[in-house]
Amino acid sequence: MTRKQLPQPDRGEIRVEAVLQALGEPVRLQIVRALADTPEGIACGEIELPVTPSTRAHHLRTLREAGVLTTHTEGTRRISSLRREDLDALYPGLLSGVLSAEQ
Amino acid sequence: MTRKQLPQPDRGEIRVEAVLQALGEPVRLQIVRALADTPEGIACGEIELPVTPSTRAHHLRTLREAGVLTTHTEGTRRISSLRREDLDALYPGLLSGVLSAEQ
DNA sequence: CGAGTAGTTCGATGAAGATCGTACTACGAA
DNA sequence: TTCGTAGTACGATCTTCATCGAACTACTCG
Repeated sequence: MTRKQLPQPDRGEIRVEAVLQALGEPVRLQIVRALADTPEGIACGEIELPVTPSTRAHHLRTLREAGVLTTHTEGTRRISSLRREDLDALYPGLLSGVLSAEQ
Repeated sequence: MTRKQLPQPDRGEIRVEAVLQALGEPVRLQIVRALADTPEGIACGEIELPVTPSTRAHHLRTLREAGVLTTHTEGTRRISSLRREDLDALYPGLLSGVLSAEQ
């Protein structure tokens, strides 16, 4: 069982435009909501989404490159979780404000 | 001197995806930052932007339709201001979080 | 090793949207 | 009512990006 962290921006490299653009897409917002409910992280495939696996991978990459989530491998699975600490430090209130919206 | 409010969504009609998508565009974020500095509102043309007037009008319309700002006419000018109260009520912390990002 | 599973990458496609120039509207001032 | 100004609407163009299927990688288990 190998464990590896996928490449992601450092906290200082996160740009607010990228974060907002990442969050502004319905499928990606759905992913973020799912991750917010499971702080321990979740395997990508376990989130129910109305898109194919390849599109799902695309959205997860977008979120990771924007700095919204972090992903590490656990065997063949990839576990993702919100970078809540980083986001709260950079943009206090943003994430909680977004999540407070009734979907 | 005539005064008229331009059409905009009610507070209940504002969708968080639209708000995030509107804020995720660099020029529009620049507009929002400028408006945040002048709570009394500002004429569109007075914001310095790297785009032509027609593109500026497009972005202002996008922000207004997303519910981010409100615009009323004063003679030939159009004064825009942030819908801070509505946004804070719907998504507490979102706006302040976004604005806290050092540009 | 071979088979199976989780997930990605690549290339193509179609839709959305940022941008611009031009023509237009609305208002105020002379 | 004519002129100038602020700003919009429209149509075209070009870019970005969400989506998919197919081929590929990486890992586990027998």
